[in-house]
Amino acid sequence: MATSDNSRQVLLERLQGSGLRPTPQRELVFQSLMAQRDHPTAEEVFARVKSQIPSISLATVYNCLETLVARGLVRSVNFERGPTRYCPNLHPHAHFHDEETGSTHDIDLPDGLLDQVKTILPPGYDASSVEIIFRGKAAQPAGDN
Amino acid sequence: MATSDNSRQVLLERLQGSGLRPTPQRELVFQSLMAQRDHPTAEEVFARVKSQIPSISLATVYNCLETLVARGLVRSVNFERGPTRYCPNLHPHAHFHDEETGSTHDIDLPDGLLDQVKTILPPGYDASSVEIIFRGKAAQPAGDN
DNA sequence: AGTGAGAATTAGAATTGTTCTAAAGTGATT
DNA sequence: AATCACTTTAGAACAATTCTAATTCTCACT
Ligand SMILES: [Mn+2]
Ligand SMILES: [Mn+2]
Ligand SMILES: [Zn+2]
Ligand SMILES: [Zn+2]
Repeated sequence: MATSDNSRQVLLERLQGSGLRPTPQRELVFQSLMAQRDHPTAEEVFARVKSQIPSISLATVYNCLETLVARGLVRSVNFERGPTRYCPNLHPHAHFHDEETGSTHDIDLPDGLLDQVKTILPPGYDASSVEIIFRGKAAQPAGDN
Repeated sequence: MATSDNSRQVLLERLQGSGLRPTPQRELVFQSLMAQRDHPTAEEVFARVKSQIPSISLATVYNCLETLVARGLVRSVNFERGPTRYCPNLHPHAHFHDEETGSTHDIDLPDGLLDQVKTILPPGYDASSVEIIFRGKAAQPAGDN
């Protein structure tokens, strides 16, 4: 199918373009995130990829995730002091943290909302990023996550 | 002056009202947050209050902060995986994290903005809180923080 | 004022998530 | 084949926070 091949290409290009190697570990970690987009923690990614590469180490998973985030292929999200979660959705979006289930949902942002929100900043404040986090109860799971 | 006496009263009332004791440690931790509203970490609060009560322990500072947050007298804020910071500003506000200085600034929210932002949630999502975090470079320090 | 039960504080151990270190592996380049 | 940079790996180290168990304090009740 197109999606996975396409994103694989993007991955390879981005890594090459930065002088980084497209190792099996990096590819697998990325694939895993793309395949199950439920904002897993590093430990969860580790558990998922072990079946494909049983020798992979947790340190490598952390290394790969860090690389993917640094190359802009993946976003990291934090809720309070919980473990960092990883998200392959590159569209501008907010996060909804369901306090009952612990699950995290992507919320698409209407065009222009981030700019509108930046509007509340007093003069002199230059925001390079805006993050919006909702907490509460989500209704029907309807899909993965 | 009115402010400190007033907030001290609020503190005492809230603690009493929950069957909690207004201990010197709790009062001091709260005072310290009110006096220097720069979003200190627990360690920073610890360092600040030690001069008044040299025997206070870090565990107690954590305990007091947790109590204050639980009673709604103080908010906790997190940036990525950094240490939790504490904020006595109870008005609805966003946070601006200055990436150069590491300082944190409160950004007042225009009335109705949070409700407006909640508007982007699909049906079935019920948000109990919305958090907005800016990251970037702030201009003039102009005051404390 | 004195007592006792529960609440709070304390120091230090334990826990969690993450990063660091040092050694071994990989693969292109000479 | 030797070299070199990059990567992976296991385990140690680390930072922030929470837990534990002992002690101290508070305060309602005598
Ligand atoms: Mn949660
Ligand atoms: Mn920072
Ligand atoms: Zn996401
Ligand atoms: Zn604040």
